[in-house]
Amino acid sequence: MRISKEQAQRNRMRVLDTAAEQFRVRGFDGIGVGDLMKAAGFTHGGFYNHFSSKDALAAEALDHAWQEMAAQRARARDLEQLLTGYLSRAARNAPGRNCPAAALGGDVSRQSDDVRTTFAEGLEQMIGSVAALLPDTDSPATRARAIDLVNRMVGALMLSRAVPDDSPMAEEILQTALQSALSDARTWCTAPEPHC
Amino acid sequence: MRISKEQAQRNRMRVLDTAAEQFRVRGFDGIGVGDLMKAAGFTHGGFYNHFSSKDALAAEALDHAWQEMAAQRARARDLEQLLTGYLSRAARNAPGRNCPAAALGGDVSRQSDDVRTTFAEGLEQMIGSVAALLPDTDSPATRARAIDLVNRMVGALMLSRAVPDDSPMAEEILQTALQSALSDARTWCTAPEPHC
DNA sequence: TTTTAATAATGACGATCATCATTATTATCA
DNA sequence: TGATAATAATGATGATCGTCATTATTAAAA
Repeated sequence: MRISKEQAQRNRMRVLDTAAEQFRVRGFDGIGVGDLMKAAGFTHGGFYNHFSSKDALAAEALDHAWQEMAAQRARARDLEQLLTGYLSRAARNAPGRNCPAAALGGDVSRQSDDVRTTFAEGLEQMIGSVAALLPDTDSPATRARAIDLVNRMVGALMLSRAVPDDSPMAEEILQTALQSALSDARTWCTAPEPHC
Repeated sequence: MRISKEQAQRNRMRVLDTAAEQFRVRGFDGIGVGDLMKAAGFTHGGFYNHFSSKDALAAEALDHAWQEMAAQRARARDLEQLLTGYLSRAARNAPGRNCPAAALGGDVSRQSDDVRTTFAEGLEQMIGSVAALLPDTDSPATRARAIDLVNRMVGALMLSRAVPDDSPMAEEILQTALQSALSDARTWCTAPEPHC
């Protein structure tokens, strides 16, 4: 059946939303096109009217997830708020709605160049967002600090998810990363500046 | 056909070695039992004489990989040597022979409790190895520093692999993480102590 | 109103997946 | 030497995978 152009666009967006969540929860190989379409409320066949392949969807869904994250980061008033949210138990237990790097970083290295390039662009934005919350935003030293912060955030969130749920380590990793990052941030921001 | 007990043990170990490498390179879902046995030099059928399921193999192979890493870490004389090797381009480009956390951390969170428990044990050992190279090894502050270092190492290695090969970011992430970790290590080790 | 074209559903394809029963082979033990 | 048991290979199972040709439907264009 044919539907309105607007409805088709909404449907496409619904598939994209579902994929962005499901890929983060189950991994790129963890869910197939059929189940994905079913989760979005469609049958499997219409998929190839919207996307040329599963890989093309992966790239688009990854970009979609990065954009969600960018909007989420933009809502943070300062670095402390950003870190506290990122390294929270709530974020750990909801991979489908949080950082694609922590959820899919390992998978991405085995995907197409298209997916990897999309990943790199989103990661670059994330580094920029963190740097923007540090003093002397555009200096090389600040960029290095931002990259280091991102490494710690992504590493901690991923490792906390890898160890068993409700294990002491899962909590310890998050708490330690948060305290250590906040402590460093305080060192870098000696004067009470905006955004710091 | 029946072979000697020693040969069977060697065959089992060969499957385990192959799996430990291939899982890290392709992910747990990236290679099937058939291809795994073929890569080890066998036909697919004999697999279930050695392992009760693919999941059981995943847990054993992960443990195997962690043991390789522990032996590798034990060869490092100090923290600088450990960090330089871990955050090297060579390590980035050989996931099959390096840290299982960076290669499989994301995958592990979607595996069985058995695999996740095995992962946590190896990670705990890694944290201990890093702490052992820091002054005041058994203090809570040192454990926190070791966890933070591990977060940074794993995060940087994984992210460097996720972005496209030979991209500036791939190198920048590794270099930044190494410099920042070495700089912190120097701060913590003011006096020339052993292991520091 | 009639025609054209776009959309989603249906159903099927070949491939691959994990798993296992069976068989042939032969080391090990009595 | 003869009997037992363990191992790897063979082949098949049902399920699921990504993909696509076809069809029915109907919005959009003429």
